[in-house]
Parts: sequence; structure tokens; C-alpha cells
Amino acid sequence: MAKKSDSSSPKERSEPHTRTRAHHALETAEDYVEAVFDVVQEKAECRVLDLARHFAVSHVTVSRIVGRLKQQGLMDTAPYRPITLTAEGTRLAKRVKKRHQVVLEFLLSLGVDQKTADIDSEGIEHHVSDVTLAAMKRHLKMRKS
Amino acid sequence: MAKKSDSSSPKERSEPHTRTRAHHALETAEDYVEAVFDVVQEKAECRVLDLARHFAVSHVTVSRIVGRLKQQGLMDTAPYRPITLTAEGTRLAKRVKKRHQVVLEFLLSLGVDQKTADIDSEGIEHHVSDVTLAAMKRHLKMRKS
DNA sequence: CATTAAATGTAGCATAGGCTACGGATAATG
DNA sequence: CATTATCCGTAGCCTATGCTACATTTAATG
Repeated sequence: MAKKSDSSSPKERSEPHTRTRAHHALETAEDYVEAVFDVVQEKAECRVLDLARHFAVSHVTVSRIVGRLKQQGLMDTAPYRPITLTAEGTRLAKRVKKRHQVVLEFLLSLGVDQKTADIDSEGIEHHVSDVTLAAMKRHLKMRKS
Repeated sequence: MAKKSDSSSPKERSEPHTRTRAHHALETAEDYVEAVFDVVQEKAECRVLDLARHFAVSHVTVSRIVGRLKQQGLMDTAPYRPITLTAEGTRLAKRVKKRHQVVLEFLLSLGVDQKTADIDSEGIEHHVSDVTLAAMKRHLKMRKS
């Protein structure tokens, strides 16, 4: 038998299903920077508990994830201090928010009710590529004109 | 302090963000029953390695997940035997496939190219509620007529 | 039918994200 | 400025999904 498992080298083969693995962690990063951005706009500062309430998880889960995102250069914080976004985190947050907004408006334009659109757009947004996003924007423009 | 953490009882509060927790495991179940269904149609029997290739993960990952889905009554298998769907698994697979198909056609109808539509629909499908699915179907019918 | 190849299983490890329980830090209040 | 309430960190546990390495079973082949 070959050393490296000839039948499937799970590195860069099928472009779908990259969803698995660390893709989930990316979605979490997107959700968190977006949430921090929003909380900071609303309340001037974002605390661990703000995020815990927002995501309906425990503060423990939040602080671990925030720690990782700090490591990754998206956020800044110190023990018992508020959470802020780095320049990179802010850039990501803005991009994510725009995409989220387009997806939400798009669903509403399809006739989906507000509550459902809110929920579905949060799940869908992470899987909308730039190509699909552009298509949604085109659709919205057509509708408006 | 209250025993149960008054500020957030993470049981049934915010309807968005239910995405977290075991929601991910549900998506996996959907992906797996769909994959088994497809492989069985194409090759008459579905083996662990078929799924490993399909998802581009190791056979170890697959066999553990198949074990769980068997526990959950969605699949049947025995050591070194093919994988089959239970009645419930088949029902789920058909539902998932239909939804997937609608999402894919919908993206194509927006002008998204086939390759991108393939990829995005796989991620998006799990987050499309019945309401949104119905809206997509309406949109497709309008286009066709 | 023995040998080899391919397919699965098992052991053990890593990361990500959940949790409770408990303790320390900060902030609010008398 | 001491007390209390709130916030946050740490320890330790769980499940889910990845992996490699190795063992075993089944199938193929000489």
C-alpha cells in the first residue's frame, strides 16, 4: 500500500465540500467580527457577555473564540477589557455586513417574510460567492428600476 | 447570582444562531444521506470509500459518521458491508435532493455559472427554509412561463 | 488455496465549539 | 473604602469532525 493513500489525497481535490474542516471556523470568524462591529456601533463598546447574549451561548465559548480570533489578528482585547476589531477585522466585518445585507434584501425581494429572511440570510450568507452575490445585486437592481 | 444564569438561557431564545451547536451535525446527516442515495443510484452499492472520495475526507471520518447516522436510524450497515438507507433515511434524502435541486436551478436562473452554482448550492441548501424554498419555486415558475 | 491488494475497522491525537462549576477582577453602591 | 454584583478567566468535560498509523477482513489473483 502506498504511504499517502493513493485513493484520495484530501488536500485540494473536490472544490465543493471544502465546506468541511476549517470552513466552519471561518464562518464563526465572520459571524463574530460582524457581531462585534454591530455591538460597538450600538453600545460604544463590546463585551464578552454582549456576544454571549447575541449568539445565545455561554461566555466561556465566546471568550475562547475571541481568543482565537485575536490570535488570528481580527480582534483585540485584554483580560476584563472590551473587544475591538483590528483594521483587518473591520475590513472583514464590513465586507460580511454588506454581503449579509444583500442576501437579506434579496430574500425579501423574493417575497420571503422578514422573520424568515432574517434567519435564512444568516445561514446562507456564508455560502454566497462573489459571483452569486453579484447575481443577487443584478436582480435587485432590475426589480427597483 | 441565579442558578441558571438569568442573562441568557441558551435553550430556546434566539431563533437565528440555532445554527450553532448540533445544527452542524444535522447538515452532515443531510449531506450523507444525499450522497448515499446518489451513489446507490449510480453504482448499485455505496461503500465507505465512495463517501470518503465524495467528501474528500478519510475513510475513518466517514465510518465514524456513518456509525452515528446508523444509530440515528438513517442508515444501515455492518462491518465491511455496503451502506444502505433506511426508510427514514430515504425520505430525508429525497427531501434534501429536491431542495438542493431547486436551489441549484434557482442560482442558474439568476445567471450564476454552473460551477459556481454547484458549489454555492451545496452550502446554501441547508439554510433554506420551506418558506424561502417556496419563494424560489415561485420565481422559477414565473421565469419559465 | 496461499498471497496480495483493497476496503474497513480501531487506537489515539488535534481542533472547534458546546457546557458547568468555580475563582478572581472590576465596577457599583452603601 | 468595604461589600456586593457583575463580568470574565480557568479547569475540566462533552460531541463532532478532521487526521495518521496500524490491524483486520474481504476480495482478487496466481
